[in-house]
Formats: sequence, C-alpha cells, structure tokens
Amino acid sequence: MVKRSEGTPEPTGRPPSLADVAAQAGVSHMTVSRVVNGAGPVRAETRRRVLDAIDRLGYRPNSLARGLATGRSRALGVVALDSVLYGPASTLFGIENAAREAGYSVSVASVSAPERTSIVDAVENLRRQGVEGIVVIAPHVAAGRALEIAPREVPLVAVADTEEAPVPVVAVDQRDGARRATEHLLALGHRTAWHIAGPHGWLETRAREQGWRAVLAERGAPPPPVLRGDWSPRSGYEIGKELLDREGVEAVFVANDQMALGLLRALSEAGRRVPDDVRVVGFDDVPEAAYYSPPLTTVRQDFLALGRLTFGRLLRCIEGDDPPGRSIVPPELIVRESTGMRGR
Amino acid sequence: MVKRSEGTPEPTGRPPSLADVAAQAGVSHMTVSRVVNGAGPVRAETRRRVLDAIDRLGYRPNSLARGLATGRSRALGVVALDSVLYGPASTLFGIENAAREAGYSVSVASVSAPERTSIVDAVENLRRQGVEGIVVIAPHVAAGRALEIAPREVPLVAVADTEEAPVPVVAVDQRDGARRATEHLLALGHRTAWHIAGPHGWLETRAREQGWRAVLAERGAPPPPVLRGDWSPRSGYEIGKELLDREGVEAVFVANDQMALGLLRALSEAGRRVPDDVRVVGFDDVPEAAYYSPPLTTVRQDFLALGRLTFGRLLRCIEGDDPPGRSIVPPELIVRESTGMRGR
DNA sequence: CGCGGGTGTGTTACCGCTAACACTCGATAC
DNA sequence: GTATCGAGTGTTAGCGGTAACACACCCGCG
Repeated sequence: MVKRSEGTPEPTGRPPSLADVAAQAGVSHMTVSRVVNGAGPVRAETRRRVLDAIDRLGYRPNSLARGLATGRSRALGVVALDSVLYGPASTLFGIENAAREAGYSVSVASVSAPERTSIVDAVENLRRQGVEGIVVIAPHVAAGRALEIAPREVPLVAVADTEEAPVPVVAVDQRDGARRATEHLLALGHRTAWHIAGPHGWLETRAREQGWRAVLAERGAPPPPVLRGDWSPRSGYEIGKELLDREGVEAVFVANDQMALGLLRALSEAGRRVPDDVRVVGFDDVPEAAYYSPPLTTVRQDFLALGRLTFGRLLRCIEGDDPPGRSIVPPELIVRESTGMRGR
Repeated sequence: MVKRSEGTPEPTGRPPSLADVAAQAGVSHMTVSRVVNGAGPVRAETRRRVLDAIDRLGYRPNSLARGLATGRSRALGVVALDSVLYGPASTLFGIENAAREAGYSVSVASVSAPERTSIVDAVENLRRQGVEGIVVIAPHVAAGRALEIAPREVPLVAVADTEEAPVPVVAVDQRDGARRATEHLLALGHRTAWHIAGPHGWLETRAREQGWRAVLAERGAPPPPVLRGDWSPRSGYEIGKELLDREGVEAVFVANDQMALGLLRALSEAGRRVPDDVRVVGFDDVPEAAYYSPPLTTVRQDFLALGRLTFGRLLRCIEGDDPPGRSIVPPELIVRESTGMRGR
C-alpha cells in the first residue's frame, strides 16, 4: 500500500507533465527537467523538493515528447518472421535483452512471409514510429532484395549469413556449421553424407548446403542429390520416407533439428536404427534435441549471443562509426547418440 | 529504380516534415495534414499537388509527433517472458498480427523471470513509451501480484488462466484441457493417471493440476503423488527415470509437450514401450509433437487465436467499453499413438 | 572596486503534428 | 439583395519535452 502525502493531485484525466511537477515544487519546468535527467547543476535542496513533487504526482517522463524534442527516440525496430521458429524467436529476445540494458525500447513488426513487399512495408512502419535503427531477422533472399531498396537514412542491420547484403550483417557462420556436421559424418567412415536442405530462398538453406557440398568435394565423396524440406518436422518425415527406398543412405545431415526429428521418426517407423543403420546430424540445437530418440547430434547456434551482437552492431551504426563487414558468431558441434559409435 | 522528378530536395539531414511538404506544394501545413489523414475537405486538384510533393520529398508522417499532439500513440506494449517457450512466443506473434491489422504498433518488454519487481518495471517502461494499452503474458502468480499494484490508468489485459486477477484476462481453458487429457487416459481403462506438473508458481501449473485432480476425484481414482518439473525436456527426463521405480505407472498426463518428450526418452531408454506399457499425454501441441516417438497425444492450444482475442479485448478496454470477465479459448484434445490402443 | 567566471535558475523557441477556430468564397434560400 | 451555409483553406495554440541562451548571484582576483 502506497502512503500518499496530503498533496494527492486532483485526477486531471491526463498524466502529470513536467509543468505540473514544476508547479507543485514551485520551480520552473526546466529545473524539473534537469533533475529528471540528472544533467545540469541543481541545488541539493531544490532537487529534493522536485523529487518530492515527482513522487507525489507520480510523474513519468513522456518519451514521445522527449523523442520529438531531441530527435532521438531511443527505440529500435525489429522485423521478424511471425513463425515461431526457434532461431528467429531466440534472436529477437537476445536483441530485446541487450537493447533494454542500453536503455532502448524495441518495437516488433512481424511479417508472415519473407516477401520483398511485406518486408519493405514492415521497415516503413517502423520508420514512421521514429525508430533509430532497424534489425531485419529474415534470412531470406527476398529480404536481401528488400534491403537493397530499403531507405539508407536509418541504420539497418540484417541477421543473415550472406556476403552480398547491401547492409551490415550479423550471423552465425552457417557454412562453417554445415562443414563441421558433414566432416563429423565423414570422419565416422561413411563414404558420403546425404543432405536434407531447407526450402529454396532461405539464406541458411544455401549456406548450409554449400558447406556440406564443399566438404564432400574436398574429400572426393560423391554428392547425393539434395532433398528439400520446408523446416517443418512434417517435411523431414516425408523426405525420410522417400529416403528409405534409396540405397546406401548411411549418413544424413539435416538442415535443422525439426526436420531431423521428422526423419528420425520416419526411420524408426521403418525399423531402421539410428545410429546403427543411419547416422543423423541436425542444426540449431533446440532444447529438445538432447531428448529426441536418439538424442540428436547437432550444430549449436548461440542465438542469445547473436542477438546481443546484433544490437551492439546496430548501436554502433546509430552512433555513426560503423566498422563495415560481417560480424560472425561461431557455431559449435554437439555430438550425441544419433552419430554414436557404430554397433554400440 | 525510382524515377525522381526535378524537385529532389536538398539533403537537409533530417527527414521532411509537414511543413516541408507544404512549402513544396504551396499550401499550408494544415492542408497537407488533411490530405495525409484523409480527413476534412480538400479540393481534388490540391490533393493531387500535395500527394505529388509528398512523393517527391519522400515524406513519412512522424508518429511520435502525432501521438504527442493527439494523445493517442496507437502503440501497445507486451510484457513477455524472454524464454522461448512455444506458447508465450506464439501468443506474442498472434497479438502482433492482430495489432498490425488494426494499425497499432507493438513494443515488447521482456522479463527474464516472472518476478513481481521485474514485471512492474517492464510495465513502467512501457508506460513511459506512451503505449495505450498493455498485455502481460506472464502466467505466473508473481505476475498476478504485480498486476495488483499495477497502475490502473492504462488499460491492461493479462494472458493467464486465473479467476483472481485484478485485470481482465484472456486464456485457453487450462483446466478443461487437463480434464480432457485425464478423462482420455481413464477412458482407456487405467485405474488412475499420474501427473508431471509444471513448476510451482505458474498459473498453468495449478490449473492443469486442478483439472487432473478433479477428474480423478470424480472417477474415484486414487491420486498418485504429483511430480514436478520445470517445463524443460530435461526435467521430464529426470522425472521419467524416477517413475521407472514406481509400481503401476500406466498412464501419465504431462503438463507440457517438452517434458513429455523427456519422459518418452526416459521410458524408451529403459525399454518401456509407449503406448503398450505406458500411455502418455502432453499439453500444447507443439509442431514437433506429431513426430515424437511415438507421436504424442496432447492438448492443442490455439495460441494465434489467443493472441488475436487478447488484442481485441485490449482494444475494447482502450476504447472504454470493457465487458468484464474472462475470455476463454477452448482447448482441443489431439489423439495420437502415445495413447494408442493397447497391444496394437 | 570592478571584472571574469562559475553555479543555479528561468525564459524562450522550437520538435512535428493536430484541434479548434477564423476566414474566404460561391451557391442557395428567402 | 442580403443572410446563410458549406466547402476549402489558413492561423494559432497547444501536446510534453529539450536546447540555448539570459540572468541573477556569489566567489576570487588583479
């Protein structure tokens, strides 16, 4: 229960402003502003009176007004896919976290499909809101095209592993992750490794596929045809059923954990044992991966770090000194039973 | 490539304002405002000139200024847990979706733990930003306490299945979902059903537990001791290992799909077959649930609908007519193999 | 003793927009 | 022929802050 001194203000309808506080404290609104911002000299006694009035009135600075006056909203926009894919969602929270610590607020604009127009719209929306910078989490080639025509007046950072983006990018090194996964499979003695890729148009799809293909080429392993899913467990399952008919499928690198789950399911239904008959590696290390049947070897992406790094990068853009180039977070291979020793 | 007419404006540094457009078009800023807002009479010819100037200058209304002038920011705040639990994240996107359609922007303030102080802080932060309404997605009793001391000047809706909240709530009927799950298990002929609950303090935990307990009581089934996890697959796994030592565990209702996954894993490691030896029901219907081993019978929550409903409710609060009471979304039981016919 | 230079405070003018009202027309009504 | 009206436009005064400068006042200094 809050104890209120006598001076509880009349319920004016709208929240108290600097002027109201100033009146209460018997000073000018400018003095109140100085107290609130801790800037400029104010006598201790005056400060006390002002703080008192603030407390009594329940004053809360209005960041709209402040933003308007200073030209700095201390707000950021994030364009995110509204799917609940683990990676993008985690990244969003990583960004929000870092932003809050730095005193920035975060506005989200979600897009249901990574199309050029919807992304442009989202960016447009955020700009209206006066955000100081924008993060686009839409690892899709359409996003890349959208960014080309995006306004250059507002700092913009993309979370996507690509080198061609016309804006600064931050990403987990997808190709490296894919390389590690594939190398791991080949190191187990398999002649080659199959790949269940993500859908066309996604930058991750391409990078992971490239990493996989590069390792096969280096080792002289014959590249099997690429199978293509849509990130969903369902697609992994369907593709898994197709795989059953093929010869010599001993090792499969799947472009994300969810599809890998579908694959595991298809294999298990067909009585094929993992890792004994087939070895499987996923990508992402979702929290569930360690409890799949069997626990899934996968490539961990540190999305929280990614989010924080992204915010840091954007902040530097906002502040003007923007060291160009990509910021890369290294992935990590997590080995579990799905690639366990043969016969164990 | 955008074709620019001769009048490309000098790069003034700051974005063009109403006044700039007005000057270009040779009208008063007020006329421009009318054109932009489609309000008030403007001659067709004038409108054309203004639209032209807007186009040429790349004018973009500043919602900060608009918000300040009108007192309506057309922004909403969402307080969300920064964990990537499937439910809360989906709900957030559902809200964002509905909000965008209605012309509202969404600011998120995440809290890392559902503690009273952090929630109060988050709400405070959002209020500073001038949001017109706030959604709290923090189904925790601490959130309930936070809401008690929350300011009543700004409309606030909570997403939580509770009847005691001092604010309007929107929720999926957790108790009903738990009832259906439990009834389903008993209908299969088991003497009783065990329950792996969520962590203390969560409203869902309580409601699901109550639903489960109520059904047991009605059927005269002996209630086994409640086992308590923390939503993570890991905790489900640990508890699963404990369960192996117990007698007569034939049916388990798990409070979320992730823990159910952990349980499935523990059972499978111990050679206990699902559904033959043990039947398992989860809660949430995450996209992966259909591909667990075996596919998981679970209670589906339509989070997207929940988000939309929440936004609608908040909007009515903002507009003043707030029909009191709870808004409830019904859950749905999805039957899969984990409760399949015995012996099949 | 006058003067420079801090320290503490107030004044004024914006920031970009909208609300409210004032004004100028031409058309219509009486 | 003048009062009345509505359409179309402009003027002014805010919204709640901050920036920039003005103004006391008090200190130490040459």
